[in-house]
Amino acid sequence: MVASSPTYRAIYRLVQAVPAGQVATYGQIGQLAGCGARQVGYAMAAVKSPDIPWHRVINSRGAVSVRADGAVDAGQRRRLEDEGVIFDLRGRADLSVFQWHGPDGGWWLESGLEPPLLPPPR
DNA sequence: CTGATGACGAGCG
DNA sequence: CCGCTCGCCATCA
Repeated sequence: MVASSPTYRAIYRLVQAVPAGQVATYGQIGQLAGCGARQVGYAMAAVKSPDIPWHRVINSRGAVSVRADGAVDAGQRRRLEDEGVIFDLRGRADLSVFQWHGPDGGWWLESGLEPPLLPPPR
């Protein structure tokens, strides 16, 4: 596995910044990391370190994604529910409530990474 | 170098 | 709301 490329390191760094009880979408992480959403999912599949809370990364519909083989990680949803994330009967969480707002201003400085030229919040 | 693939997203009906 | 199509970028053979 690669998972050591600068892009992947940035993705992992961002995922580690997601607090418990909140979730981030692939597109969101991808935008922050400066790459496509697919790379995020691919990076998650390559996660080796248990320090990466990959289970907090879900798709834009607020549902846990399925792998190529069609299997769903039951542990992912279970872990999120344990952190306070609520899933409806369709297996989807309310992103307007649980979606991560993103790293704060000082985070980028600490991470040693480069901000993705996002529109500055205010 | 080229081609294929992958835990996705937005747009459209 | 659901389902389909196309585009996206990085990595691998």
